[in-house]
Parts: sequence; structure tokens; C-alpha cells
Amino acid sequence: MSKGAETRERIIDRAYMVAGRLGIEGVTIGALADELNLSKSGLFAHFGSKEDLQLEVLKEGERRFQEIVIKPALKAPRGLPRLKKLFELWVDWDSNPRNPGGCIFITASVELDDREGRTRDYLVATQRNLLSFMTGAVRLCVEAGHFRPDIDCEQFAHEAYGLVLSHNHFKRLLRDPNAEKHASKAFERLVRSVQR
Amino acid sequence: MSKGAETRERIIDRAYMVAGRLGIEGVTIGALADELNLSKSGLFAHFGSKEDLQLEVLKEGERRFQEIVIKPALKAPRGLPRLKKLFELWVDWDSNPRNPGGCIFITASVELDDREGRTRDYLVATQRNLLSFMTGAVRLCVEAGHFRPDIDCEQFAHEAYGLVLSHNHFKRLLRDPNAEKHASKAFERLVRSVQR
DNA sequence: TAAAAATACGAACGGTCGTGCTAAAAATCA
DNA sequence: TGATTTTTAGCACGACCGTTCGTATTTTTA
Repeated sequence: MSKGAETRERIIDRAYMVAGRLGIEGVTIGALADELNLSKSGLFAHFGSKEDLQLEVLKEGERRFQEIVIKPALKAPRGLPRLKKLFELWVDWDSNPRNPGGCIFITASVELDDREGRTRDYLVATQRNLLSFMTGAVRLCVEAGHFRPDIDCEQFAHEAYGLVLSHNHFKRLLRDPNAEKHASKAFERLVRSVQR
Repeated sequence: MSKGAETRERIIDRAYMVAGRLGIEGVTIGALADELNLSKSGLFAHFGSKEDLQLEVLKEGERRFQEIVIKPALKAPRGLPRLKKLFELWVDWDSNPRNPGGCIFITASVELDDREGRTRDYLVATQRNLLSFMTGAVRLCVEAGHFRPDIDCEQFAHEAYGLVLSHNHFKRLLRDPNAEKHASKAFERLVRSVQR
């Protein structure tokens, strides 16, 4: 790997951490350059614009999410075990030490929901992907006979998504120590309501 | 009302709208002054600091939430009717024309979850209040015999809260036209699971 | 209507923002 | 090694940030 590519990674890695804590707009070229002992212009040269850097941060998040949540979930057997694993890993994602500022997608969602542009488009695309992945996992539960055949898979995914958001909110803003417990209880109840 | 108090209200009103769209940090003295045909210093004089202005914005939000959600909900009879009304009004709150940028508390939650200070403290306090209000509404359902006596009221409130967050996310980021439908279906299922 | 008090303005402060340039330094290749 | 390309630094820019201060205008009170 070339020196430049190495530096670029260092930058994105640091930017990713800052973005989790301060938001995607909180990533500023100057502060980032200071932290990394780079000049502003030197850092800037790695990206054509700030928007590009923000996009890279989101892409880094996507890569990590695949690594930490999606791929391990796929190792569980199809159907309910996989769905459960997916939910667990997703909830854990919020408190993963690699995400000291919480889930960057949730942060970015609120920041970008009223702004148009490439960054928003990318975020929306990843979130739709994620949602349809989960919907698929639910469908496999139906096919495996774990869930009733008449259930609304999209609705289930929507609700599970809500539980993750809720967990994030309670954990990060209210610092509720029971956030995980609430989330898993809710998920169990949700699962029970579509079984048999 | 004195001239000063009137101007102050105009400022807060406008700041509230901006905060919904751009976040609480997106409220800048200069831009706000321009919009209101005031000088920066003239506007600034109404608040000792930017932090004060931010706090006032949150307080304005709290006032409106009481007016638009809490008070009308209290007019419904205790128990399930009131709880349902509360949930409906709360979901509608996100799309109320008075909140063109969505729910300011959700926006602020994400912005402030990693920053310490008075603003965060106030936000946390209001959210806790809201949560315990809803928990109380659930408890009344139990007392009225609408819900089973052994249910966990806090858990219910937590889950309902999650449905609101989920609705907000799907509506504002993904612009899902079925967001309301998903939310009400989810709430109905939630209610059914604790009835009888 | 005159005096007092409240309100608004204009200019300036030290900072930081993203983004251009040009030139130096370092890495890569022949 | 020397030549070439890649990477970094330095400096400057215009714009905007929150904030302070002295002064002018307007509103309120006597």
C-alpha cells in the first residue's frame, strides 16, 4: 500500500470516530489535521472536498457494519436463530468500543434528513439495504416454519428497527442501564407474537 | 407585553423552526438576525449567550408539546382511550406543520447525547418526564382493567417510545409513505399483547 | 413633555470554517 | 543513482462564528 493510501486510511479512521461523537458535520478539516499532525491543506488534498470526506466516513461505517453485524449474523443458521443473532449484534453495535460515539447511521440520519445531496442519498441507500436484508431474514423465518405464514415481514422489520432506535436513544441520551434488557424483552415479545 | 418581550418571542419562534431543520447547533446568531431584520448584536442582547438561546428553543418546544400532545390527550378518558390518543397525537406531532423540521427533541437528542451541559440536562429532564407520563398512562390502563395486571408498564412505555422514534426515522429519512400505517399497526399489536 | 430606562445598531475582536494556490519534501520508478 | 510522480506544507482568501462595547434610537415612566 502506498504512503498516501495509508495516510488516507488514518484520516478516515479518525474522522469516523469524531463523526460518531460530534456528528458528520462535526468533522472539521482543521481539527482533524491537528489531531493527526497534518497540515490542513495536506489532509484536504486527500479528498476533493469536505463532502467527499463525509461520504468516505459513511462508507467506512458501512464496511464496519458488514464486518461486525452482517457477516457474523450470516453464520447463524437460517430462520429464527439468524434473525435473533442479527438483532443481538445490531443492538451491541451501538455500544461497540469501535463506535465510541454510538451508531453513526443514526446520528447521520437525523443530521441529513432535511438536506439533499450525495451524502444523504448514500445513507438512504444503505438504510434501505439494511432494511430489506432484515425483511429477508424474517421471510426465511416464515419459510422455515418458525413464523406464521400470514405475517407481514416488512412490518416486523420496521418494528425491530424501531427497537434498535429505541435502545440507542435510551442508552445514549438517557444513559438507561436497562436499555439492553428492554430491547431484548421487546424483541422476544415481538417474536412470540408472530410464532406458531 | 413590552416591545422587548415581543421581539424575544419572534426570535425564539424563528429559532425553533430553524432548529428543527438544521439542528440546535444550526441556529446561528447571524443568520437568524438576517432573517428577522435585526442586527446580530441586537438579537444577541436578548440572550446572554448562545447556550441560553438554545435552552429557550427547547423550552419553546416543550411548551408546544404540552399544548399539542399532552393537553389534548388528557381530555380523553383514562385508560386505553387516553393512551391511544396520546400515541396518535405523538406520532402526528412529527408531521405537524408547526414542526417543519420534525421533532426537535429527537434532533436534539442525537446532537446532545455526547455533550455535557445545561442544554443536555434540560433535554434529559423533559424526556424523562415524558416517559414517566406515558408510564403513568399505561398504569391507568391496568387500573381500569384494560390491561392485564401483571404487565411491565415501563417496558410498554419504552416500546411505545420506540415506535415513535421508528416512525420519525422512516418518515423523515426514508420518506416512507407507509410510516404512519406501520406505526399504528405496531401500536395495535403492542396493545393486543397486553390485553385481557 | 422631559427624564429615565429599555432596546437596537455598527463596528470590531479573535477564531474557525472550507478551499485555492505554489513550492518543498518524500516516495516511487527507471 | 537520477528522474518522475506522489504526497505534504505554507500561506492566503473570503465568509461566518459568538461575543463585547460604546452609541444611538426608541419606548416607557413620571
